[in-house]
This record gives sequence, structure tokens and C-alpha cells, in this order.
Amino acid sequence: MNNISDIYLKDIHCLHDKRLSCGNCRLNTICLPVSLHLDDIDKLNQIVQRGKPLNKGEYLYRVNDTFDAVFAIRSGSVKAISISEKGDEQVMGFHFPGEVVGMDGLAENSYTNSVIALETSSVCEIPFNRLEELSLLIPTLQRHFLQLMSREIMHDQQLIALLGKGSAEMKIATLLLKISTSNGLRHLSANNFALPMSRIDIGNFLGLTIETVSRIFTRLHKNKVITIDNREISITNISVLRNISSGDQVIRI
Amino acid sequence: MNNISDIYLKDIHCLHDKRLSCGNCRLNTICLPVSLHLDDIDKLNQIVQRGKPLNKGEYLYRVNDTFDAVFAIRSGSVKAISISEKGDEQVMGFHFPGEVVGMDGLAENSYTNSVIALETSSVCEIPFNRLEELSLLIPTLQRHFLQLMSREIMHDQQLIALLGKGSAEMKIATLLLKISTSNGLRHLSANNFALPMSRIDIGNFLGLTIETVSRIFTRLHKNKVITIDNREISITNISVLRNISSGDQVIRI
DNA sequence: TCTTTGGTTTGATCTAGATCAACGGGATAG
DNA sequence: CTATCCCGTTGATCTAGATCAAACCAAAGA
Repeated sequence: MNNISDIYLKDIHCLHDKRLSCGNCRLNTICLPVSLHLDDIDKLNQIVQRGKPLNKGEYLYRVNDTFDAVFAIRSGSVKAISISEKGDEQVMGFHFPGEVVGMDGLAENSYTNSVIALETSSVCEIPFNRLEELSLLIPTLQRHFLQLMSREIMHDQQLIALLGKGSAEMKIATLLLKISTSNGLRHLSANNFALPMSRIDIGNFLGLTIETVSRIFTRLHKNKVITIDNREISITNISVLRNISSGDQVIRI
Repeated sequence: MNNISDIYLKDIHCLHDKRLSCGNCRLNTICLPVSLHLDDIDKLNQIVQRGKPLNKGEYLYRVNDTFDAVFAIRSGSVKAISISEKGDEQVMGFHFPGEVVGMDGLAENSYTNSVIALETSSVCEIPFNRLEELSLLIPTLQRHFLQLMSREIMHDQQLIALLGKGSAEMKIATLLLKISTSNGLRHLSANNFALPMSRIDIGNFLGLTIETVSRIFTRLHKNKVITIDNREISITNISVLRNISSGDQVIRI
């Protein structure tokens, strides 16, 4: 990277930073502050810390780091992984802008997962003890935070159902739809996007081998449900994809 | 059941009821009040409602019921199930004394699961709005409740890892160990107990067919890891069971 | 008593997905 | 330019667990 683009990026980031607040964040309908009053949002905004963006492969936090904050993803994407006793990695989830990660650390006061950026990503850090204090002053915020955790439980349980009795096809279709709708919420294209994660990560997450992941992608492609070129995806028949995801339809060959 | 035992049971229950309080509950190291001060426990105790026990098959709550309470299991056991669009049941989890259920309902203000008693079970109902008010007065309680939800997230994630890449053997062994340790915590026998749930429920929960569940049980029996007679289980070699559960050991035939 | 019913076991066979193996790019480095 | 990675694709084969089928058994009713 040369100096010119370096400076350019820095300026953009600076400009960006001055404007940033929970009040004008485009994600504030998905993220924490929804349903708060203006002055409450302002109080929350004051405790939120916005560090410099993470580069691809950088850790947001690691397993066993002491828990002191939760993090809202602003842009980019991350994966959460845990390491088994045998040392192999298990991908626990992918997270996109508007989602909040780190709540698993609360129970034992240290994170049970590591979180790694899949691409250049920016996050908002929300120090937990200050959030807790603020919650005592703003009951709506307390309620909202509880709902956030409850929503995480709901998502985990949907995933349990999927992993427990979904076919490889269902798993892949469901993941694609998740990314698609997540894009849609942010007013990005729900039909054309780049997968931020490798086949390895996808397979690991869904309990499949990379070969199976690859085969399902080409199968979906051949059946004109998606177009795929390496990591570039276009959804060409979303209703069939939905049918596959829910198990109402099966494609073979 | 004849009249004599009927009366007997009723008396026991009456006697029991008068004594019941979070302060002297044998489960209070596992359940909500841990680490609260005595007078705080008393305040909590005042909002906890103890209804009559559920009979086998009775619902604690149903999907879409409006969320107004969480429930601590006092005795017995329950299963949480969700119903897919196609109407088939998915067992989301089994819950034993000391565990708290119902937190999934918080996000959408209605339960996303139904919870059914697997055997005669008693529960404590903790009305959520009163718990929320109390949390504002007792910050430790707020923290504790958050930890409870965080712990649920941790458990769900461990389950995701198990379902994602565990063999049938690992899944069954892990479930048996969970029940065993849960019994141990309550100072019951960790090695001899009756499974409260059917093979159907076990298979549904673990993403296996009942035939596979049955075959794994007999395989464990033949290898002298457990003894099983219908639903009566004895763990005869817990270290091998642990090895199987963690994937360090595999038994065939 | 016999019959029904729901849960459980066991055997035979089938298949979705794993495993093994080979190859094909694109990126980075020497 | 070539060598080395790493990632992804494709084909051939294998296998854990599903599916299909039959039988068993205990509890509940008639």
C-alpha cells in the first residue's frame, strides 16, 4: 500500500469518526439503542468506544480474556470460534453489522469464544460495567439488553434445530439466506454479495466437509438457484432457496 | 392409587410447602439466588410463586404464550420443544432441578418453545416484571440474571458443537454424563438413575433415529460401560464414558 | 382372559455425506 | 519465471447412520 492511499484512508476514517454516534448510526434499528429516547441514546453513545478497524485475521478478543465489554459489529464481518481440548477449531458463528458479540463471557467473567475479523471490520466496544450502571438508570436499556441476549438464545436454538436434523442442502441454503437477509436489513444487495468466509469455515460451522460444501454450491449452481464464482454469490431463485432451506424441496444432481 | 397414599402425599406436600423458601432450598447454589445477601434472598423469595406440581405430560407453558415469567425447576424434569412449520416436534433440551427455563420468551414477549413435564415435577414461577423491578434495587440480582442467560448461551453453544460434529456415540455419552452430573450436584446417585425421557425424545434431541439410540445403548451395555434395563441406567465405567463423550475413545460392536 | 397400543430392540439394506486422491488456479516469494 | 502455498473443485470409494421390516413386551382396556 502506498503513502497516498494511506493518507486517504486515514482522512476518511477521521471524517467518519467525528460523525459517528449511536444516534445517527445507520444500524440503530438493528443494534442496541432501538426504542430508547434521544437523551438515553446520547448517554449510551457516551460510553461506546470506537477503536480503529480490525484487519482481516485480527482478533477482537480471545478465549479466556477477561470479560469487560460487549461489541457491536459496525461493518465487515467476524467469526466466533472455540477451541476443543484436542486443539481443533470449531466455528460457532458468523456475525454481521448490527449484531452484538461477547455476551457469552458474562457467565464466567471471561470469554468462552475467540472472535476474529473475516475482512476489514469496525466495531463499537461497549464496556460492560458502564452498561450495567446505565441500565440501572434507564430501565428500557436493561430490558433491551436482556432482549438482545434472549435473541441470541433464540438464534442458537434455531441453529441447534438446523444442525440436528438438517441435510447439507438445508444447512447451506439457510446460511446463504441468513447472509442475504442480513444484507437486506442494511439496504445492501440481498441477491449479490461476496461470501466473507472460506469453504473451510463454512464446513466447520455447519458440520460438513469442504468437499460437501463445494459440491452443494455447484449443485445449486447447476440447478440455477445461485450463481457462484469463487466467493461471489448471486441468488437467482430465492424462492427455491427458501424451499430448500425449510426442507420443502430437495434437489439432486 | 388408593386413598391412603393419596392423603399421605398431600400431607407431605403441605408440610413441604410451608417450609419452602429460596433461603432454605437445597438448590440455591445452582439456581438464581446464589451470592445474594440474606435479606435480598428474602425479597426474591417473596415474589417467587410455587404452584402445584405438574403431572407427566402437562405443559408448563406453550409456544406463543405471552411471556410473563421464568421458571426454576425444583424437582422432576422437563423437555423444551419447538414445532416446525411442517408441524413436527423438535426437542430443544431437557432440564433438571436447579435449571431455569423460559428466558427465550424475553426477546419477542412470547415463548418460542413449549415446555412439558417428563415426570411429576415442581417448579418455581418467577414473574418477570417483578424480577425486573427487583433487579433495579439489587444490582447483584441483575448481574446474576444476566449470568444465567449467558450460561444458557454457553450451554447452547456446547450443544451446537456436539451436534455439529459429534458421532452418535459421543452424543449419547454426553447426554448420559449431563444427567449424571446433574444428579451429582443434587447429591443423588450419579451412577444409577432412571432416564425420564423416551428413546424417541432422546433421538429427536440428538438428531438421531430411535434405532440408532437403541443400538448405541446396547453397544455401551455390551462393552460394560453402562448397564441398561429399559429406562434404568447404571454407569459402570464412567472414565470410558467420559472418553467416548470427548471423542478420545471409540467403541465398535 | 385376549387385544390393543406405545415404546423398544434387532436385523437387513440403503444412502448422504465422509474420506481418499488428484488436480487446477491465484497469490506471494525467491 | 518458477516454486510454494492455500483454497477450491471433482471423481472414486467407503461407512455411519438412516430406512425398512419384523418382532417383543409391558401396561391398559374390554
